[in-house]
Amino acid sequence: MNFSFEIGKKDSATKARSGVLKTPHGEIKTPVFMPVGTQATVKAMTNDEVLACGAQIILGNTYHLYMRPGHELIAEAGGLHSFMNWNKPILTDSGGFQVFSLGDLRKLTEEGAAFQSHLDGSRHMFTPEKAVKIQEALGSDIMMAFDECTPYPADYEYTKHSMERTHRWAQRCKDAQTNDKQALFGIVQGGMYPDLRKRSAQAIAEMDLIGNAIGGLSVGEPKPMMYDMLDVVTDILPEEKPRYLMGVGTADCLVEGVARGVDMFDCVLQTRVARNGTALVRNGKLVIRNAEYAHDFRPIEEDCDCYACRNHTRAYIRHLIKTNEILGSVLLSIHNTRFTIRLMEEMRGHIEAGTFEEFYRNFMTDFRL
RNA sequence: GGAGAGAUUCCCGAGUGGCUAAAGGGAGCAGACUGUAAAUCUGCCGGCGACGCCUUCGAUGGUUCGAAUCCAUCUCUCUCCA
Repeated sequence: MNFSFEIGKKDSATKARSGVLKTPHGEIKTPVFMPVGTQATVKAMTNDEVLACGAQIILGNTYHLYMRPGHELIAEAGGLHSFMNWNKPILTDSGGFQVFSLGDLRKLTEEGAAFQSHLDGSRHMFTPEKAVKIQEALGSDIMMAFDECTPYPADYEYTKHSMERTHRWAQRCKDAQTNDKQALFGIVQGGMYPDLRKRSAQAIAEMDLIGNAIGGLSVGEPKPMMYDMLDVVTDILPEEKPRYLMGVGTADCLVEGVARGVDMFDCVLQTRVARNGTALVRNGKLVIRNAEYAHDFRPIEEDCDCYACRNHTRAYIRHLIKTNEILGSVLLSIHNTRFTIRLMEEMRGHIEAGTFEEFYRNFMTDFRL
């Protein structure tokens, strides 16, 4: 048995739960935040720094690694773990999000998605089978099914057809899989339509995969709408399997997600916003780039245990960002990643201690973004 | 001492009679960012009681209906020759 998921504690007042997901490269305590390392690197951070932030698992991206350096090359290196020297679990996204974000550069058919490379315009075809093949070459612990991330807004008919195709594609991914050393997760779609979300959750659950993901959220819809969709979906997805909310995100969404029974999250926001000069903090964010921090010689957060907060001031980090020094991106990426992981650790602690609901109420009162 | 060239809004730098509060870049200020086409993108950037008015293109004085743009003088910079 290469994979197992054990629920530790369940919160009595919310749907929050703690757990342990076992993978070939180690155990993951949930709820967990997974830093995104699209191109075989969490941007602006060394593996040691990512580990020091408490990361248990990171992401890689099928589309980007297929384009460069190519999955064959990574296979030649002994797989993605070996290539980038990351010895903990890796989850690879399937390229489904690129179907969504590459816009005009792609054309969808039942067969798959025809892409033009964002790099040189060359034409490529992604199918469920190919997405699995590439991910098997990468050797990730968790592979994602190839889906279409339905845009928002989208009308009912489009969303329905898109969702049904995502289900067929998920089955094709399952059929294409050739080993049991990698877990395949299916992805629930269904846009912002509760009945479609419900159908999608049922369809994906029936496939009896190792884990279930929720996609197509945090794509521009109002947060209450996202929470409604989450409620619908987490009521249906099986309790005993890990649930992964893709692409989320902000501290409030993480807390709301955990309260609704989500176990795994990933998001680019932490590192992207860091490179753009913003620090994530308990009650929202600090735009460190702004003039108000020029003479602020306090750490980003007084009680944060990250390298940046233990060693440097807001004024110094602002200076680095303003002068376009790489270290500014590094320090803010470290802080934002550690901040988010620490939040997850804290939530896990409260779930285990039976104090999650109180934490949840207090957190939401303080938070502003 | 002689011969040239030039002084433009915080900086660099276009502009050589009206369409110019003045291109473009930088700096500055602010906003955005949620399975990364992102160390990116967007907005503001002379002043104001702003669909209008006022003050600006080294200084002063002219020419003109109208000048950053033409003329005169002055001040200061730079290059070359002695």
